[in-house]
Amino acid sequence: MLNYTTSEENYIKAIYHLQKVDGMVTTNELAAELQSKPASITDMMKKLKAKKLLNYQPYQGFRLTADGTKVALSIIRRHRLWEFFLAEKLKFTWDEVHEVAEDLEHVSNKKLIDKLDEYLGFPRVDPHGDPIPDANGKIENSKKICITELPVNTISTVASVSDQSSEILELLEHKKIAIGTKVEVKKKFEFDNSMEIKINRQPVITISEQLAKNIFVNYGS
Amino acid sequence: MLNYTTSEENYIKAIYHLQKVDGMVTTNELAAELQSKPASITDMMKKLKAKKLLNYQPYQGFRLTADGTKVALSIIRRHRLWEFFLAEKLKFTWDEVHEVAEDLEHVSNKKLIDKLDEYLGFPRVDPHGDPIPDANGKIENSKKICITELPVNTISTVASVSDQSSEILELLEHKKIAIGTKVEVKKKFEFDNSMEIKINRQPVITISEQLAKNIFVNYGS
DNA sequence: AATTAAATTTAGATTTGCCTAAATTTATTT
DNA sequence: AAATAAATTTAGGCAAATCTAAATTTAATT
Repeated sequence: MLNYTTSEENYIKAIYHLQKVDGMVTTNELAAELQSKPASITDMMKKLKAKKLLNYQPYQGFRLTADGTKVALSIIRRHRLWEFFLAEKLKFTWDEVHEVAEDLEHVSNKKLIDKLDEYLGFPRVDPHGDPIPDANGKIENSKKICITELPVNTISTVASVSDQSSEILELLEHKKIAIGTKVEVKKKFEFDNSMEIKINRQPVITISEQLAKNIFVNYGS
Repeated sequence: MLNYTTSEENYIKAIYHLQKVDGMVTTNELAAELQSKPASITDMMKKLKAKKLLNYQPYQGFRLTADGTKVALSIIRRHRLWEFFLAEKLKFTWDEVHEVAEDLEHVSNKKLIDKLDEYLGFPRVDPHGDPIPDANGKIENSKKICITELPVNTISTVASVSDQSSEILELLEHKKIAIGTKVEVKKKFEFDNSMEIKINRQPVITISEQLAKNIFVNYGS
């Protein structure tokens, strides 16, 4: 595996995440994700195409090649292992780890990462509940769905939260909702899409549509 | 403390190390140390002077200001803490840690480093025997001297080895010389500057001038 | 002290990664 | 289907960090 610049890695990672939703990624989408300008995206797409990391025809959007996906998974592996390390060993809270891991992930020494993995006991998910690719780039597909899709009276486990702002953290803490928390949807209201849920078998609480949209659960577990 | 680029940090660190020997650092010295060209050094010196990290008059050499020294010690702190982590927790050998730490040291998140320090139990020296600056930038002066300077019949402790190539490692391993090993100089030969030493009170062995020049000990401990 | 040699700086170029503004292509509407 | 709007690309520029080659300053030597 060749080495890539921090900038290249950030583009590759962003494309990987956008692809999972979209299939094909567009220039504007990526510019928004990376908080940069469309012209900068086009420049980098040419470069990554030349390195055979993505398929790209002008005006037609782009997606990672098999090679590009491998690189993306390697970056995500580093990111999530560092997140696990920060939370588990250094006692960072789960809302703090992402930012620090954004820097650590670009240290691309395979031996370092594989030894870190071993030291941590080969964890399978990071502190946000997202799966960690193994040394071969294999990643579990976690069958995560949004809590809004969950049928009523089904027990499930909170797997991740998509928006990691401190505002949402405050609300989640207040409602005692965290990764691994058991949730059961009791009622959905069509009027405002709010819902009543039970957390760890305690009395029902109400959550708004905005909050619900950011909570993901492992379906069937 | 402001943030500096990886390149700036590498210059600052190199100047710090050269200063300890020289006092004043020259353009050519620094170019050799960083394996770059004198013209590149001059460019960066102007930049670092503008940031008040060093004193520099054209053609007169340069040295770090108090601010520059603070920055250098912060980088060295990160480097040596990561080295300790790699050796102690991830089981890297002491000749492998330097290279990996060269990358990790540029992640400049103070909270990360202070929590890492705490996690490691506030170690005072890295795997090469070099002291680790504390969170305030304070560093023990280790009074290290080269084994060639050691008086005969004085017991001392190996503190560090300056050249970290695998060739020297092989030789040191063969002779059972490691950080923390007790050494006692028994005889010095003026002809070739070779010397006879005892390692951990075992029978005397002979080491060459070249090897001796690379072994440093804590004088008086 | 004048000359030569060595060290250092300046001038000008290159690459990477980003930007703005203008041009182009594709999509949407009337 | 023509006109308009939106998305994307191209053109040209800028800053950081590097380089080579030429000019300059300092040091060393005759």
